Amino acid sequence: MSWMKALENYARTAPEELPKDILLSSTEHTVTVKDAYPKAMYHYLVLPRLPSSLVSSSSRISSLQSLLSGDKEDALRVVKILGDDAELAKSHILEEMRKKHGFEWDVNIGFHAVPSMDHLHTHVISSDLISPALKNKKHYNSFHPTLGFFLHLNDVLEWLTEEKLAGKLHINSAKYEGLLKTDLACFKCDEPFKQIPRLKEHLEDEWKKEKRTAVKQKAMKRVHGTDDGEAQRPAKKTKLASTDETPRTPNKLSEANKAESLA
DNA sequence: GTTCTAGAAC
DNA sequence: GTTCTAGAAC
Repeated sequence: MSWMKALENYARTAPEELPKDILLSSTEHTVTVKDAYPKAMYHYLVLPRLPSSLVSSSSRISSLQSLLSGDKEDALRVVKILGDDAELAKSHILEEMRKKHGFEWDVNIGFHAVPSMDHLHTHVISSDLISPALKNKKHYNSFHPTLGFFLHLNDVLEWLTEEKLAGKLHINSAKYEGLLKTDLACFKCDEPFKQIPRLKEHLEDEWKKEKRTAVKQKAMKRVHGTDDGEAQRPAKKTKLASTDETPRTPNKLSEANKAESLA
């Protein structure tokens, strides 16, 4: 099965040899490429390059599970480096969003709990989940930001930094794979859907709605010098959605997984 | 991971 | 009759 090795090939190729249209950037330790079948408007992968001086054995970075089962300091170093470059890719995406669409929306950074392809890779993916390559339930659920299959990089960092977790961090594959069969529901409004095509229509509507709101707020800011004309009066408590990153509700399965690891 | 397609769902 | 899903791929 050669497709499983596709990412490993990227990781082993000198970045300057990679096609220009797929390479975003590279460093001593990482390479950032466009996902060949993007599941959102913007979708990149950050890979640790091979051979790697970050870990004693290359097999350590064949997967997240493998990384987590090894030395925690090694794992922490690798995840931090991937995270730094993922943040750079995210900044690039946000800039493209501003240029092309006149507003920014969320970009998620994380790992699939049970990946289909070999070699550790971090997804940097815009939260719209609008793309022709998103074709089935597995595709959608694997990037659903709160379902639990998508492991946010910051959560993985937390697992690794909690010193109590000196023991093992195990990913229960069967449990995570079960999540992929979850009934379809919009990650924004929770509305259920029976079919992928209907959900895809809905996601487009959600994105257009988000765009309208963002553009309207920008116009407000131009006129009033604030996000909202009313927000200037401190007496009136307006409940505005923060433009900053709102803390995500910790997903239950990640928490459950952590609890198991602690036990 | 994708492509293809039989047969289920509509 | 057409759309859609889900399992096989040597």
